[in-house]
Amino acid sequence: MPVRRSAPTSLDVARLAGVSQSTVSYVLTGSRPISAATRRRVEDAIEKLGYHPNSGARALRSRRSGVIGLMVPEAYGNDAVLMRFVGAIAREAQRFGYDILLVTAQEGARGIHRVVRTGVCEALILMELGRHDERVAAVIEAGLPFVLIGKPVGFPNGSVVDLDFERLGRMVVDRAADEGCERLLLFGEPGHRRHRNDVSRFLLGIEEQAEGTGLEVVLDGGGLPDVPARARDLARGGRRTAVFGLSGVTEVLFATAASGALADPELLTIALTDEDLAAISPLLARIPRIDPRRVEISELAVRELVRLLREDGASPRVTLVEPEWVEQEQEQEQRAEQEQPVEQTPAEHTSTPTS
Amino acid sequence: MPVRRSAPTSLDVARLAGVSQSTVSYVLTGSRPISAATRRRVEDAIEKLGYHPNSGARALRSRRSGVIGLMVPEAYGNDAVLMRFVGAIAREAQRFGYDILLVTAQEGARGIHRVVRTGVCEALILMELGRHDERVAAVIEAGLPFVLIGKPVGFPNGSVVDLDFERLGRMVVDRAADEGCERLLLFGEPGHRRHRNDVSRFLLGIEEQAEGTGLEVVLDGGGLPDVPARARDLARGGRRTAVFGLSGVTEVLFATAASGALADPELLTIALTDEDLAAISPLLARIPRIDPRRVEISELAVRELVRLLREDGASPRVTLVEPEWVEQEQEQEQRAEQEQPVEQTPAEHTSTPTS
DNA sequence: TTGTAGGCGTTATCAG
DNA sequence: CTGATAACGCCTACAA
Repeated sequence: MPVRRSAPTSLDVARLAGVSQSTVSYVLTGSRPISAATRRRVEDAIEKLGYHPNSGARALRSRRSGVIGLMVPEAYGNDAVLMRFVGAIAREAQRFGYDILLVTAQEGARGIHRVVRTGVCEALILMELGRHDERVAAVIEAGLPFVLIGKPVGFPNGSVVDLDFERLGRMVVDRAADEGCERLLLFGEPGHRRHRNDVSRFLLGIEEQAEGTGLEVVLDGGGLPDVPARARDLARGGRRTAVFGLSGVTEVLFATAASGALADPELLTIALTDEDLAAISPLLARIPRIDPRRVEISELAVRELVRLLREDGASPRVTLVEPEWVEQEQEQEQRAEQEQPVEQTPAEHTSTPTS
Repeated sequence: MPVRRSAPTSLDVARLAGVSQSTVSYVLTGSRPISAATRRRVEDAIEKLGYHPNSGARALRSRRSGVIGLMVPEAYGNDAVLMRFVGAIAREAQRFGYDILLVTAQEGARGIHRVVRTGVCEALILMELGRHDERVAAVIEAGLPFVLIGKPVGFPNGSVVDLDFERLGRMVVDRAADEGCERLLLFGEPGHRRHRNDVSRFLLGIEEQAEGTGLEVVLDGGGLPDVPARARDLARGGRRTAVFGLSGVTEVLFATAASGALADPELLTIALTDEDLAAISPLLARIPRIDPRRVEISELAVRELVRLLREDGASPRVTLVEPEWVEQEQEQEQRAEQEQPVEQTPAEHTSTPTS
């Protein structure tokens, strides 16, 4: 059995194909026309040797490492849902020939400088930024292409992909009103979390739309396990109440199920989650659900980054992805008869920041 | 404002410090004694310029990229818990100066060859391997240091870190017996999933220990939402029944709470999870819980890999981490009075494979 | 259409 | 204790 000391180089390929080393390189990069015959010989040699170009050398020479840095938020514990993003990002990056390198949020702006200066990453994706995040300044200063997942309030200085939280707020209010609710109970204390970009945009949508419909909005839902009791109090006297929150859906559904309040006709619980609730319990099968479209957001983020990388001088874009209603069959059919077809199809819209 | 065309190199540092370029390198790698004065000047210059060594060049020359590949399983959807591992691995790797590059499982053995041949990764962590996984052969052939998270049955040809699933099985049986249960209901169809390494080791522990205690083990718990009803049937007639499963804890707890069976004194539900159940609902506060110690496993995996990387000719090790009981206060106190202190302290034990 | 050659920034082997 | 110097493997401008 032959002992392979180290990986074959482009020179090995060249020798086997009977061409010069640069020809191999040109075949690989495609930056120069190559005759079909030569290309064929080179490709065969590559295949035969199992050749892969050395990424260090390539990066050193071309300043392109083929690696995208992904800065993941600190709060792994609270947000196991993160893996949805990370997985989808890794797969999509793969499709375009990029690898994903994790940068922990705990490294902060220094981490960004590090991966940029060392040249490990040629582009960055940043997640869950705070309102005034030092990392945004860092990545702009670094001068790399980058995409933010999570839109800041106002116009950012770069590309953004995010759920349209303002629209989400309006969707929730509309649904509650349509279903004859007089109140909307928001759990997860959004009133105290306006400092978060997503929360403040969501509340903006909620408040704007509530004004139009006359729906009463209750911001302090109390602790998550107490939500069902709180909701029942509110619904007392036939005032139908909708319940919604940006986080902690599982906990609230749990508490609601345990309290028996899921069956209460005066309560309308709306869930924001990408989980198939019916699979957790048939009791949840009829709960109207909004999908936060994490996979789509991830894929769009990668594609936007690839655009910035490939198109020379491409300008940044803001892409907001529309939340998507997911209804169970029975309910869906019922509703289809009563309503005229509104724009049910989820969509994205894109804009260019003016700042 | 000065325009920085590109990152400073070690030559820039050398000039500023008034030394040769190689001296800078020696200061950085520490592979040669340097006088305190020189080192000082060099370090100052590095600081002043914000210099970071170019990783491409470094990798090209030294064949060490400072990057560890992490092959994450395909099933992001089902296992949001994955992020616990990934986050902890990234942080621990960071501590030792390594970055984590994601390799999707969908790339399979080719993916391993790719990252090895290109030299992007100098070591690998593989998660959730199947019984006869092509990736193990690939990584062994590649000749890189590697660690598996998830122990195969029998002796692997490399380092492994995993939960001690056999012990977990015995712990569950012991607890059920201690609490006066006559039956143990295992949900998640473990009987049909013996092809999984963890499941088969778990069942081994269950069966061995059950033989000693005379506990009756029921393997087919039915679909997850049906578990509470099934358990109640079994518990009928005063035959106390314990309920446990390797996955789907949330779903089962949900269904149990909704059915009101959580209060049934004839049922003992034991959870395998790293979530704080009391935070989800006070109803869950008294459920005995076993922590799967994912963070510890992740950290140990990284440290084992670092050992393989640093210690020359280090031989592989198998490390099994002991599952840890986590009880709520009240119950903990009650139990403390009734029992003599058994080995409650979680521990790891390590062995060297003889294969 | 193809070949030649210089250099990307480091590490590490020579000397001194 | 420190300096010069030769690769590492690839890309690409320049020649042919």
